[in-house]
Amino acid sequence: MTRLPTVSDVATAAGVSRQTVSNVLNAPDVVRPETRERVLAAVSELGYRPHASARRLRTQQSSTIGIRLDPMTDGISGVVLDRFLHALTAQADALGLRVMLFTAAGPEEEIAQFRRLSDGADVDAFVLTSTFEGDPRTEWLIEHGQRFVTFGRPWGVDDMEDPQHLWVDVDGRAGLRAATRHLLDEGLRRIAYVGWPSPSGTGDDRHAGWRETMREAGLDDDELDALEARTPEGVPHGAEALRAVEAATGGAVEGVVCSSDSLALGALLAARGRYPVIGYDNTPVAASIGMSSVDQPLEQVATGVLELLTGAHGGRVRHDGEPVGDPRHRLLEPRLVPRELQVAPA
Amino acid sequence: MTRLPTVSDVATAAGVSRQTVSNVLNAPDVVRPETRERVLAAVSELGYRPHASARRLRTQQSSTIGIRLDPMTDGISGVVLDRFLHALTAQADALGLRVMLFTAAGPEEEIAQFRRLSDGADVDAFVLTSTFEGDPRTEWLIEHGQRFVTFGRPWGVDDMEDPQHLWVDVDGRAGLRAATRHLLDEGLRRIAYVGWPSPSGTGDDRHAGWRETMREAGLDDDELDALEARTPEGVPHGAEALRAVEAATGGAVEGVVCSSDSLALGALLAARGRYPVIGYDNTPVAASIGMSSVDQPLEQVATGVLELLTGAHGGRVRHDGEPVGDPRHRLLEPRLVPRELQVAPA
DNA sequence: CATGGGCATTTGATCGATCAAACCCACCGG
DNA sequence: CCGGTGGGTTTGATCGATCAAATGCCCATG
Repeated sequence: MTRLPTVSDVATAAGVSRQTVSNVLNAPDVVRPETRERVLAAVSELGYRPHASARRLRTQQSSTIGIRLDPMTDGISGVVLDRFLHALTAQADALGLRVMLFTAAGPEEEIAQFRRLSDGADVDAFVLTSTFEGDPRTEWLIEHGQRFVTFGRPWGVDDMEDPQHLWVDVDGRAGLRAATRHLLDEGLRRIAYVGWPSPSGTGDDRHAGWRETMREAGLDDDELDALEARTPEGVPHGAEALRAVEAATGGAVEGVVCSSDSLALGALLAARGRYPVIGYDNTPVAASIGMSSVDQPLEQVATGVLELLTGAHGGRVRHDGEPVGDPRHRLLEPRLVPRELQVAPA
Repeated sequence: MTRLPTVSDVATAAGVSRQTVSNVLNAPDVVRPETRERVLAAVSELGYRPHASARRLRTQQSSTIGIRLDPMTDGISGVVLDRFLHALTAQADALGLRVMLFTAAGPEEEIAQFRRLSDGADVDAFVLTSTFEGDPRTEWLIEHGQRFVTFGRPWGVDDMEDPQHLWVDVDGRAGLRAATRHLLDEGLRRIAYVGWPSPSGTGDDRHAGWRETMREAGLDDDELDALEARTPEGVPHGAEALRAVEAATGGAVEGVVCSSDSLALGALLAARGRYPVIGYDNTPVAASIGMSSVDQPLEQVATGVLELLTGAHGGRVRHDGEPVGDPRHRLLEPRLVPRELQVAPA
């Protein structure tokens, strides 16, 4: 394993100076085309690759994004983070950015990690997931002038428009509207909702999507109250909740939409094929048993996150004070993936 | 955001030289305790944090591990990587190592990434997952003197003992032995196996665990042939395979063990509660519906990977030529997690 | 009393790149 | 003929840390 070539090596090989080589790589337009060719030839001949740490030291930019790997939220839906992470990593790579992981047991610890990683210049931007109302993390990041984007809206009313807070999110309400409408269009009418208890930013948003669509379809509030059940995440809870709705409505349920695939799987098992169930997140489980589900456009979320992070400058992370290029947030439309049940549960 | 303190700042604050500060941090024992105290006081007063890139540039060690984020293998079992990643990140952190992600569409591309990351000194060790027979990646890594550990045995016969190849794996055969024995101990006898087609390193290994346990229990080869089904990954395949076994055996099945939770979920649905089904990987789905499953000790896998990577030297990645500290591999025992079905599928 | 060994600490060089300013040279206008 | 202009290129300094060698100091030893 001989020593790797450096800018100087390339420079001598091409008969120019270090700086010219550097220019060819970072500001090709200031170099005469003729020279540029010669340098590029030397670069590829020697197989030169810039030394990331050296560049980072000099430029004070790590071109690395830090993201916390959640402590595996119980449910099936953990995969969402996984898919997002994959999209983010792939797209970041194309922009010359790297993705570094860290873990933390709680918000406090996560903030400690922010400090470590940013002080050590390991990372110069963060991506946060699973934001919640009054999240101390965003507060800290803003206060300390750190660059970040959240996947998920800041659910506090005031926070939502905070110009310092860039976010990308998926319109869960629209997702549930689509799911509900899909069932209505099939001629079904008494569509139940199984979702998380209030208050929950995401949960309430999705719930609203179902509720307003149903009201538009002419159901009154009493009917809707009977058709909905709010329950914590988890397959058994989903099954139980649906049974409760059936009991409350005298078994008149004709379809179900849920706020997660976990709940939906439970509901599906309880429904035993008597009527359709639609989940949320389009997890592999949904895909493999043939359950319809609302798919979050995670590729686009990743794109949005990176756009907001890098601003106009592809590749480099945005400098302090640079304009962000409105809008400062993106709200993306999810998409319903309709499926035919592949596995008869009965 | 004022400039961050450097070693020199700490040095002047403590009335010593740069190097002494550096020594306090990297080789505390060569500094007189008295001086050390003074320096440490200055460090914490100024809130000094070493600049990672600067250190990396000088030491030529990035203290960063690269790992590929798989392109989301269809199945439910993708979560295994997720849990492993979490364990790895958390433990690496404790050793002062960072985990950096990358993606790649295939082995070729992955090798290109190896080159980029190692040449750029972004990463100085790799962790590979999902190894397969004749894997070109390990070959490349060995040839180019890169440090790496695989999670998964090299399944080629010769490779298995290659001293250059460090690996950690979970004994799938033992896992299926445990699962099978568990059902036998409950007085069940005709236990079916639903697993992946041969050849497949992991698949055949797990299959062997079931088969040998069953033979020990007195079943003959004809009976066993009828009780097993090999099918690709996926919930519907699992259901179908189990129905095939039922047909072949005249419905005499009394229990099922599977090579994955995806297959097991399919089998479970097909079994409709008539007899127990045991999966493999202990994914959240299994946990939430109350399906027994074989749990891989991913925490221990992570520990093993890091031990092999860092050798005796906690924190620093092992130098070339340093002894590895036999054994050069770890084969860990999985553990059966027995459960009671929470959700009656019928 | 000089020599030398061991310990704690300091000094100068270095890792590989980029920044800022200097430099060179051809060309133009007065 | 000289000063000015500007594109293209080079030079020296720098980022923040660690390495290697030098320094100073004290004490034991011949």
